[in-house]
Amino acid sequence: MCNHHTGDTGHSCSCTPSGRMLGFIQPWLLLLLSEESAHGYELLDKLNQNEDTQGVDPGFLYRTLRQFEEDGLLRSSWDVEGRGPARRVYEITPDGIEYLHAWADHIRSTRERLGRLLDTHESRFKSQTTKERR
Amino acid sequence: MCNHHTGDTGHSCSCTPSGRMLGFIQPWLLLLLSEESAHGYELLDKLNQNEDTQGVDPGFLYRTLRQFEEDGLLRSSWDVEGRGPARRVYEITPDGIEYLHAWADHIRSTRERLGRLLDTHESRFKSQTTKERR
DNA sequence: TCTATTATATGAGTAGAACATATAGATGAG
DNA sequence: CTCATCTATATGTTCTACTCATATAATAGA
Repeated sequence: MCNHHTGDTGHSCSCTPSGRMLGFIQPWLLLLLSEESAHGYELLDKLNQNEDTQGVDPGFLYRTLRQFEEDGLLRSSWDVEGRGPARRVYEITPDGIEYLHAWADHIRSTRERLGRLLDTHESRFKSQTTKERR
Repeated sequence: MCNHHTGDTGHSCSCTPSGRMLGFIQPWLLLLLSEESAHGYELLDKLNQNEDTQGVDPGFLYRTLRQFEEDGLLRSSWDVEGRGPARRVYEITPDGIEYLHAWADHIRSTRERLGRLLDTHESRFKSQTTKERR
């Protein structure tokens, strides 16, 4: 268990060290790229502007993009214009769009399963306030 | 990416091989034990009766229970009565109850984050039917 | 007594993510 | 011009949660 919950130290739980759900960043990446093409650093910025997706490890991001390209979900090309070093610009493919929608379906069902867990929890402890339960 | 989504082979995604979300079983365990004390094998049965929690690996279950006990969330004693080998019966502690509620809070916020992702996805692709998007 | 069932437990391997660091071109300060 | 800094991409290593495989043992029944 992690210390999000009780303040204890050094345990393990369902959250990553950064408190984020596993596999949560990838669909956001595809979603951002479905809006407009972008390079890695740019995506890193955008993710950091969203509370839900802050603190992504750059190494993880770049590796994920390369993997997506290998899987045919993205295409890339070099942008040498503008300042600074060349940027690898990623563009989403039709397969990528399709995968994004399939991912959304999967996330929807995950969300429903979380709902069923929470409902069971709530009905188990109904008629008790948060204080009374403790 | 896994093949839940597109039928492709040998990729990776946010789901475990069994298609389950990481860290999803543990709160169910605490929830079941908050209803009544039980031993591992019994819990395994109960989890298998719930569509959302089927196919749990026994090794994982027993290790999780031991870890929870080490963390003070559960207490155990041997039940030598009845048939078959002795059963280690787990009982939830006050700390366990508290942890369960904290876990529920965390799951609620995870659920909300999934909702925000889905909302963004939906508003990006609104006015398009599933068929039109592909 | 041999096998099946119930029950708990552990060893080894895997995959995704985190952490740390490397590389390199462009830019600006002095 | 040269040194530091910023932008940008990339990779090596470690960590951890989970899976897969297997071990152990008591009891019950054929």
